[in-house]
Amino acid sequence: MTTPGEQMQADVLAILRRRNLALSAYKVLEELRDAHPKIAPPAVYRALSSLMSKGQAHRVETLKAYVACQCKEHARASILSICENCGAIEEHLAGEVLEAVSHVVAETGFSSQHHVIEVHGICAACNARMPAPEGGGGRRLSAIADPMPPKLEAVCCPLPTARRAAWRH
Amino acid sequence: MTTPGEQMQADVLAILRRRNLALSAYKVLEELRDAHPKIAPPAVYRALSSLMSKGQAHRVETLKAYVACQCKEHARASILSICENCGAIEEHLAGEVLEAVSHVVAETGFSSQHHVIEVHGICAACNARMPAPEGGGGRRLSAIADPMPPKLEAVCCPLPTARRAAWRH
DNA sequence: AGGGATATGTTATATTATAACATTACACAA
DNA sequence: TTGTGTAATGTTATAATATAACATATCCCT
Ligand SMILES: [Zn+2]
Ligand SMILES: [Zn+2]
Ligand SMILES: [Zn+2]
Ligand SMILES: [Zn+2]
Repeated sequence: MTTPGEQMQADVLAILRRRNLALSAYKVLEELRDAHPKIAPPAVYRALSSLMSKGQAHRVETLKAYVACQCKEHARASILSICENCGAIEEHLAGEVLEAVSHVVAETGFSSQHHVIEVHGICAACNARMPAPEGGGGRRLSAIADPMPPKLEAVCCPLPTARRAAWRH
Repeated sequence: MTTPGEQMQADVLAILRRRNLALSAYKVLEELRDAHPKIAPPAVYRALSSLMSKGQAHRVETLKAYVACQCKEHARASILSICENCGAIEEHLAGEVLEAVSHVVAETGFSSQHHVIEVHGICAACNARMPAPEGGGGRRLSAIADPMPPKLEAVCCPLPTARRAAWRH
């Protein structure tokens, strides 16, 4: 027997698993309308929350979006890589990196409970599809002209709409 | 001579620097009303955006909030530690951790551009103030009874209001 | 001064998330 | 079986976060 809530979680998880992209809660909600015509935001957030507490889904903090867990069994925290070009998300075992991070913050007496590690860049498929322009570190967002090229970290998240890759809603 | 925009950025930075907490954009906006009575959200977000692109402020992704940079000179990415008890933020040089993370994701051909590393836990001051109950890894949120104790990662961010520390708005 | 680019101001709205309360389902005792 | 308390789910409304779109001002260069 499955409670309605379990059904909802299963449906949400199925939707997340159909892609390796992260979906916003409201995108999930849209897709849920097929199976649950009268669904409202709290139901989605509750399902996501349950899935996350079971380690079956993760929130991608830098995208305000959610993704299915890709690990066989999600033991502790993992590293999420986010392709700036196609939006693909990959989950990597954090392993020793976790200890390294904890060690750094422990130098000021901080005790770690929960790690969030996300990396933006270019995925293997996109790297293969179009060669890096030069300089080696992966390519820029696209062929869009760059009148005043972004510097440092500004490359990433708060990117003006016009030069934002299409997969960002 | 300072343009109005530069003044705004300076004011925002001053506000962020008054605390070692992260402030939401709208909290910043409130405090800006003293100096800029007619300010609107876009001005705040523009100022924050400029500050961030110069590395003088950072967004704390897991808190949807902003904090002044604490580094002498913010070279690349850093590790932010967030105290679950008092909300204090500390910035740590990522150093070799950055390479470690890049190395992990590089195993699938991913090339890194921008790292986000945040750690939730308990800061030195809070650890000192009240002894860990047992188990060693830093203490729980407070003396609130725990009818069905949270497990795994669920300890952190999506914490129900009632048992959320006061510094979370 | 004119004209184009950039920065700033203003209004409105989009997007994300949760509070608050109503209702239902279920366990267990009376 | 019928009440009674508890937890899960549904529903409504609203809070909190962020950006679009366009108007106006400022600056730089000729
Ligand atoms: Zn996982
Ligand atoms: Zn890609
Ligand atoms: Zn910094
Ligand atoms: Zn603390």
